[in-house]
Amino acid sequence: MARKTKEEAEKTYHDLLKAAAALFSAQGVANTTLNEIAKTAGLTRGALYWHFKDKDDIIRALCDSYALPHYSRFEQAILKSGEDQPAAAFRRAVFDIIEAILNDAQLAQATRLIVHNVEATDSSSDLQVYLHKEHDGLENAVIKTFHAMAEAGELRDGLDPTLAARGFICFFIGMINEHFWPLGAFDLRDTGKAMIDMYLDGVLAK
Amino acid sequence: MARKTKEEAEKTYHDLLKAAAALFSAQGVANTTLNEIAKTAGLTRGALYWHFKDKDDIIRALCDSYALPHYSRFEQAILKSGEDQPAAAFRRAVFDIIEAILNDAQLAQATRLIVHNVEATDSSSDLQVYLHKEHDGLENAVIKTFHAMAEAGELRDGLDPTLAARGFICFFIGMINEHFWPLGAFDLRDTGKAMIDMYLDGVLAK
DNA sequence: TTATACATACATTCATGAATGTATATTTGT
DNA sequence: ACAAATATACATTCATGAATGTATGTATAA
Repeated sequence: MARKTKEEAEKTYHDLLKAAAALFSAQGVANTTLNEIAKTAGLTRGALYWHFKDKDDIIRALCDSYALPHYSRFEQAILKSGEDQPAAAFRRAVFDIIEAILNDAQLAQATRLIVHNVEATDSSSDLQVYLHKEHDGLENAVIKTFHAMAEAGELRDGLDPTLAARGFICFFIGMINEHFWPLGAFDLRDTGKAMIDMYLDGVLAK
Repeated sequence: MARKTKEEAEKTYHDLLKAAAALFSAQGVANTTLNEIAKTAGLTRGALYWHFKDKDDIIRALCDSYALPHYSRFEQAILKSGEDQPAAAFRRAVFDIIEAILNDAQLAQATRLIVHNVEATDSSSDLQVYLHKEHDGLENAVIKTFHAMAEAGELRDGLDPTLAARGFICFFIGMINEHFWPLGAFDLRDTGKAMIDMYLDGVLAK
């Protein structure tokens, strides 16, 4: 087939991503073939191999396009949170990203992929290295924020800010895990936010 | 080949499980073939198809053999925890299962499989139904225990026991998630236990 | 004219599931 | 107690069907 304009090519790129995200989310990565993805997007595998190296590369691109922008915004939000009341800003940022996950289907698909559809193996792949880098960035931002809370006297006395921060991450990842597990009935909007409040109530000073 | 005695057959069954667990854990479920499993166990696919229906059936059997006994023991431990101080008994039981995960390679492999190698899909498989049932059992036991804590006056005032229980589960699942993620350096023994203490300190009465 | 953006065709490599073979453990009848 | 019958525990073979990656074709934008 014929060459397309740059804009058309970018459209096919995003069409492929969209199809891949929907299929991965619905039937899993392992059960989705490249041909299926291409056909769903109204294209052939030729287009896929033009734009992506392989399946893992599609997943990485999906995270880049669908998840990274939101998580970067979250990171910026908590880092630049006013030094006066970092805890309040942090809580708001967390609620915001929860709302984003609930409202943006693409962010939801990418997030679900990361926690439930990327296999953990001993020999780490490029994709795992990529995900690990993003994870580390977020973790460091959260740790910084909790240290800011401690300096503002907002943390409970005697509590290690780093531990509280990493604990929050475990807590949050666990919630996301439960939210996206099929057959599960975890209400991320209400129960999730109540849990966030509970956690922060526990670690914040009275 | 010839027919084996019941004991020999059971040995091959467990040899197959052992090989499968090691391979799944090392290279992921999707990247492991039935032939590989059989060969690693010194057998052929014929043996696999005799003992198991398919790959998912192997995973289910793995959970049955390697994980379920430990989690059932945990469940029993927190349910029969002395009604006087359920919180202390709960903390002990949680530390015990953490130690079990750290010391028993097979429990670790099965647990890692559940959180990191079983794909979540919309159309739920038999395996997912199985896992969901186990999850529910554990969740209910934890909820019961937190209600016992509340009745014993051990929970913070005004805290919903169910919320605290489900929050704990999220927290724990998140920790396990981090622990088994490759490239991650989460110390389940020290950091993990410190986090458990932190969470319980947050939700328990002063 | 050349690089681009795909489609098409092909070669190869498995992976699965089932069918079949077979030797032996177990059970059953006598 | 012993032989026949049968179920068991696999190995082997085969048929089929993908799925992947690559090579090549091709029309068009630049």
